Amino acid sequence: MVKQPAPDTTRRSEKSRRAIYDAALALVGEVGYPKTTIEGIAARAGVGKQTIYRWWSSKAEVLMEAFLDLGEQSAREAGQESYAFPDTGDLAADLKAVLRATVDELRDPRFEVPSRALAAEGVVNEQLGRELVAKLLEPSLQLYVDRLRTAQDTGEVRQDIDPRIALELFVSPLAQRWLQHTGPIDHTYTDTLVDYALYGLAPR
Amino acid sequence: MVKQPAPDTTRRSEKSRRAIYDAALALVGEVGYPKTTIEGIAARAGVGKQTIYRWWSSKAEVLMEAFLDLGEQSAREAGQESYAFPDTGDLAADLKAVLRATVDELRDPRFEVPSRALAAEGVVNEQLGRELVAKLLEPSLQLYVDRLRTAQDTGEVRQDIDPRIALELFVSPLAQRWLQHTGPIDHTYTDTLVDYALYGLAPR
Amino acid sequence: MVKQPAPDTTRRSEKSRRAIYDAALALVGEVGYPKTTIEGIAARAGVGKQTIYRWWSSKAEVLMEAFLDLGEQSAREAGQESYAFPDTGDLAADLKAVLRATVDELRDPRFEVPSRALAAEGVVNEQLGRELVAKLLEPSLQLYVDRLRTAQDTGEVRQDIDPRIALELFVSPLAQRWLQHTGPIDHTYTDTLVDYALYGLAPR
Amino acid sequence: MVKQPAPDTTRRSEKSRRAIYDAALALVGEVGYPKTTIEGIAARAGVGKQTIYRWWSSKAEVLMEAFLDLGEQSAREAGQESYAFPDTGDLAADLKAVLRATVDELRDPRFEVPSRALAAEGVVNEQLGRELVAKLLEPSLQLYVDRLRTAQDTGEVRQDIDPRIALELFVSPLAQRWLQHTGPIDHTYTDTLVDYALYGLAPR
DNA sequence: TACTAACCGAGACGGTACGTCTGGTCTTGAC
DNA sequence: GTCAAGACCAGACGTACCGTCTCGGTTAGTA
Repeated sequence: MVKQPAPDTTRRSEKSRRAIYDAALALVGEVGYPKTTIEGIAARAGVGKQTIYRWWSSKAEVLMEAFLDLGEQSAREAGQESYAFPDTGDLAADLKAVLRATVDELRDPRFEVPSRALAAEGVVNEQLGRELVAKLLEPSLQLYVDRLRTAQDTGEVRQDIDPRIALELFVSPLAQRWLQHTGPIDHTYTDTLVDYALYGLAPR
Repeated sequence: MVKQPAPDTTRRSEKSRRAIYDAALALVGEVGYPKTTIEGIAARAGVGKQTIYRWWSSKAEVLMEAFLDLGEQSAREAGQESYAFPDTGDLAADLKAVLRATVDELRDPRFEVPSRALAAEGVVNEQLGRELVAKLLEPSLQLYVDRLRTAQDTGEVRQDIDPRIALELFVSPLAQRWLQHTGPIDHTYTDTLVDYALYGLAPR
Repeated sequence: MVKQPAPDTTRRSEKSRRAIYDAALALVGEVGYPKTTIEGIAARAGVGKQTIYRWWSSKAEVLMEAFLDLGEQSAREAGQESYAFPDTGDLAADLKAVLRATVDELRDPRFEVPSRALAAEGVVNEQLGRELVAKLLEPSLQLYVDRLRTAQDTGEVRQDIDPRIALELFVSPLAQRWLQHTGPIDHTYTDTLVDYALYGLAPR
Repeated sequence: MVKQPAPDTTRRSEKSRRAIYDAALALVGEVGYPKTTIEGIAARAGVGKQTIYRWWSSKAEVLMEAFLDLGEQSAREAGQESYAFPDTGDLAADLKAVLRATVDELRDPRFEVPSRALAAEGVVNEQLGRELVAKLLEPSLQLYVDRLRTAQDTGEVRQDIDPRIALELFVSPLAQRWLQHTGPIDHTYTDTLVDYALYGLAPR
């Protein structure tokens, strides 16, 4: 392992950074993750390979930052209300609405290829996986936690439930079906998940 | 893409096949999936590269078959009772027992590296993913389905529940935590999942 | 080195032998010597590879036999007078006539590719080279020796001349030009060679 | 065939070039031409294969340049007088001396293996053959032409003789014997050739 | 007429080298 | 010092052949 001399961030070329993000996302979308190469990104971005190696340590890292940047950009464009979780007073309805939106997003081909690529890398590369979870997944899940806490206050959810675990009852099935192709994902499916989770499998 | 003229299966060398499986699993365990190469497998197995390319079309496919074979072998050694799902009459206890065993298996380093490698490949390669699911995952899930059906007969589970979806309430959270490193997995965690799923989040 | 058990020549398949000769010559003509492979010959001849390895030890040997066979065939077709060297009583005229015929033959594309291939192999592989010389070249040169001996008898050539060396004065220049592309070969050139060789470079 | 984008000659590594030449000549000398491989040269030279493919298009081309370079080096070391052709006023003696030296050189094993390999390649590959002739053979032959011209001036050789053809009478026989193993080469043989060529076969 | 031993077509096998592609490092010259 | 450019060492890719081997199926000559 060679000690790199810690490049000077202040002199970094913003234009190159943007071009690299764009090239990385475009290539992953066009030819898929495995055929996306550092060389290819550099060439498409009109950038020297060293400029990539100077600032990132792997293809996955480049793509992750590019993807995070894409998310921030969309967020900035859409304004701040996009992060708000609905609270109509009807927990089941709110959860179903959010999950339906998630289903739609998971099917958007613009996000699908890079998302899958990153998720796959995260399965095998624990460090990158944890970074992904921390920066991309956990912030979204926190919104569920908050909504479930509110529901506990209003008595819609039992007090002794741990919301961080509870949310997995409907989020994880959807995640697994998408990740592992274990089944189709659609709105009725997520609606069912919410119902099962809220009211349990056992007779009441 | 060149059409290969379909090699003659009857003349296939069983010894080579075994050696390739062993080498593939050993290498994935030792150096990890990305650093496992076809050349490396061939060299370690004492086999020509062409013998691998003749019968498999990718590293992932080799590893999948090797892994499946490993499973079949273990199954053959363990006898048939290993596939039996416990049915003590107490559904919650049975599910908790099986999930605890699954937790232990997921943590077994012998299985972890190849499993993660295959899962990661399956995320990105739909065809291989579906094959994995069909051959490795679905057979296990079917046992949950059967046990849940029995529980429906005894009245422990409501009649209108779809068991294939129901099982995801406790299986998928575990799967996601393992796959994506979204949280720790242990016996109390899976116990909690079963309780939440069976009795719901809402007050009874 | 493994001792092969000396295959039984009496049971050899004449049909295969012919097919191999034909395939070898055809392939050398079509794709050139380096791209002609044993596999290719076997496939084109509709013959197992082992049938070639059983009877020959190298690609060069196959081609040499095929070429020799081709020569014998032509000879058999042409009748026996083809080997006769002209003797009109005028040595210079006779030599010029034969060399002109040789020029024409060297330019015949049907013979050129395999001849060059064999000659090249013979340059580097002394054993094969000597075999080629003994079977293909020396018999032709012997005819020059005979004609020169006759000329010594008639007084056209000095008695103290060694005919085997003398013939090289006009044969070798032609051979070298053809082999090494050191110059053009045509009838006036060989005529000149004969004149120079017979009457010398020094003033008479 | 892919068009490569013409590598930048100014940035070429001189050290690698030298190492490749050395490795190529060493390997050809040690294991022979056919067993010399590009991979082997690269490994021995401590160079990536691509560095060879970037600058040369075939094994033969590498070896030819290496051989030419070797010749230039020897020439540079030996100084310029090595190229001088003797002119004692006695043409026969001068020719005999030079041919005797040539015989010795042809027998020097250091030169023999690569020379034969290149000559063989040149027989079959016309382009390379012509390059070899132009760069290696023709410059030497030109010295004979010059000496013969001088001899024409002094009356030792007839005016109507073409020196370029005349020299072949003694050079080509030697070349053919060496190339094709058609006979032994030694000093008496070349002496004889000079005598025959100068004074002719016919009685004077 | 059956037996048997060799040849035969076919092609899988363990290998080696091919020529290409990419990874990650290093160097050069422009800015 | 960063940047675009790209040569460099390294080594895996997937392909093509090598020469050996094993498999059934002819096809003799012997019993």
